[in-house]
Amino acid sequence: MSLRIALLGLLSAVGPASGYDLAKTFDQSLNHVWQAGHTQIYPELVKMTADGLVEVESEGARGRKIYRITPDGRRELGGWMEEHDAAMTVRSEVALQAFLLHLVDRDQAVAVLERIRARYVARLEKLESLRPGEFGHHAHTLGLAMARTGLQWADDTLADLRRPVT
Amino acid sequence: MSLRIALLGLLSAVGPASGYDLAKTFDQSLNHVWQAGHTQIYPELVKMTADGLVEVESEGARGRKIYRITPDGRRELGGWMEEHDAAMTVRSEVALQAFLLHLVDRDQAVAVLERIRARYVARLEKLESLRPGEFGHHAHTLGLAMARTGLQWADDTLADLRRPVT
DNA sequence: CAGAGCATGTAACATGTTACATGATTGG
DNA sequence: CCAATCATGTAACATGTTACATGCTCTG
Repeated sequence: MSLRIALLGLLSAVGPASGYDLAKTFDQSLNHVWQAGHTQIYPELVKMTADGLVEVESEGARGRKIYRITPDGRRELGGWMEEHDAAMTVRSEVALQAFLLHLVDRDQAVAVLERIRARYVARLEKLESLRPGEFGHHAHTLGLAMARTGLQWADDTLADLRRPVT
Repeated sequence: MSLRIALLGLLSAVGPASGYDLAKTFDQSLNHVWQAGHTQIYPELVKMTADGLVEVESEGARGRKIYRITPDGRRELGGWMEEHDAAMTVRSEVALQAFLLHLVDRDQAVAVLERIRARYVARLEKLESLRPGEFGHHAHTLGLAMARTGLQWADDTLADLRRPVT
């Protein structure tokens, strides 16, 4: 479901686009929120066409197909925003490593945390380099806040681990 | 992979346990980090037994099977902690709704945010009511920090939306 | 003895990932 | 003409969810 919604959102925000375009835009704008590769996107667009949520506006060079959101698609998107209680499920490998941290010795724990820290720094840099327009602004703010929190947590936990005696 | 690791981690931390126990412990301790129901856990334990990572220690009443982590299992767990670069992939419906927020009108956006806010409050309450021992302490801290950040973000964004003219 | 909780599982389906495959067009 | 990028797809596999199915045991 969420993949559909994400695609409908993109089509609604940036106008008609091909699967290829969507895959790229996905990667550049939505990627800290949801991810999907072209192998997932192409078949989904076909299904969405069958369900009347999008339609092929035109076919260009190299078999390029431009999809456009339909009124039904907009309704689907609006309904989802209005009714869907967003799942709070988290599946975070970082958090899983955090969970298991006390099972390894201190040096190893420090090494694990330093790697996690580095990824938060990288994520933060990537997010800070993005200039989302109005579109995606709120998700960008959330992503930044989350990345900063993760970095802060890594630093605090590292400091805690390094404190000689507990 | 991560499901395996989570199960190995639990077995390593709390000692031998049945699939049923693991499913419950999973739900109570790991649930803000990773989730899995019994329908996923039972078959996985069978596969892990075949791979020599766990073994059936004893069979009790009602077909209850107690699994124990093997030396190979410990090695697997340690290796994963040492070598695995935790994926930073996020698939968050909350963030997706945040992303799409500007596509709906202001009243609807406020309603969406209020629902999100309520879920963060609930999550926070649940986390605050947990008293993780040493085990899971770091993940608990991270979960709390993330939930607080989410709540703060929801409040800030609500305040922003309610500000009359932008 | 009824209902709650213990305890295990299967099957169908939905979603997501990796690897493979094909061919067109454009810029250097 | 060669390499990069455009552009679309399939197939196999891994993972995760929902619904269904079965039977035991303890407490009131």
